[in-house]
Amino acid sequence: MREFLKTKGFKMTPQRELIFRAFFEHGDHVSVDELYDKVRELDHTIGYSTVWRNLKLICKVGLAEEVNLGDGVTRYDRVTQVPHGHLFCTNCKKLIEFNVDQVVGLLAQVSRDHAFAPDSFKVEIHGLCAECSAKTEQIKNPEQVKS
Amino acid sequence: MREFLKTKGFKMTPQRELIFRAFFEHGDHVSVDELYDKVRELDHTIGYSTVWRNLKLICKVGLAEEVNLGDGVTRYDRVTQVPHGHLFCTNCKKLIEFNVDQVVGLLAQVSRDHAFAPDSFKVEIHGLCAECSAKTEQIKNPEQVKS
DNA sequence: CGACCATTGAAAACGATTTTCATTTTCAAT
DNA sequence: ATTGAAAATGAAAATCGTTTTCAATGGTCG
Repeated sequence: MREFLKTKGFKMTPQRELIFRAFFEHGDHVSVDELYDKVRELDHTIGYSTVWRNLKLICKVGLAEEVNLGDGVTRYDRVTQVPHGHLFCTNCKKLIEFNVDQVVGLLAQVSRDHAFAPDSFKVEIHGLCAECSAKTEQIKNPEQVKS
Repeated sequence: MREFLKTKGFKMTPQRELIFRAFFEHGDHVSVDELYDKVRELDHTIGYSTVWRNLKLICKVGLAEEVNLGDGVTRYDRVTQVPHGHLFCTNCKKLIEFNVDQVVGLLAQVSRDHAFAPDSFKVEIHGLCAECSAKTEQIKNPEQVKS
């Protein structure tokens, strides 16, 4: 990792090491706040902006991607070999990944059709997960509404 | 429209009328700021929050949807009979729509597989449009980099 | 008319993101 | 080892889009 960054003109520091490690171990779909908390447990002197900058750096070197689900917080998603879509529960904010192999084929063709140079595909399904779907039914039931 | 809103418990006002009209005429993919400017040309006394609230209202009654492309501004997209995806140029912010008929079939199945109650599907391709793609090539060319 | 409640506009609050700045640290070349 | 340039850090402040507050206004319905 140290060498990988060096070739791109970045330096390694203890803070960076910690943040990178925390991200890749605990990583998927963390927000800055979440990773900040995680990192703070290991070193309570690390600043928020350092975590933020390093998350951005991880994106810049292509190891993560920002995910924007419309709830006001940016999450950071590891870039893996397997592209995937997200099922996002707008109620409990749960995030479930799903395979998009078939979809990317279609999207690649769309890109070609528009002479568009794609950087990333985003495929999301927003709605209610099984659990929240059940709960919401209850809430809709007049008997359950708090008064 | 007046009646449609009334059935949902909302009132019609001159401001609302103007904002709705502006949105549906000039509507697609506007941000609050853009619609605010547009509306201000017609009535410079309308407040920003009124525009914002009415865009939210249009969403609430199901006539529009928020679109979040990760550049920090929420755009509002008319809900039409034809679902569509977005090609988003991260350089010039241009937005091109494309047909997603084939994709929605796949996503509906994914939802079923996860007992997920989908509210909306988001299909986006981020990258560079044909024009920006060409320009970026020039920038990458050392001859063109400003010094 | 009169009561009620949604709506409005201005301003303030909010909250996540991003920048600033002084200081410290890394790293490559001595 | 030493050093100098460039990068990184932490705290605080700035930014900026979004959202709320509040007093005043205005639409709807009995």
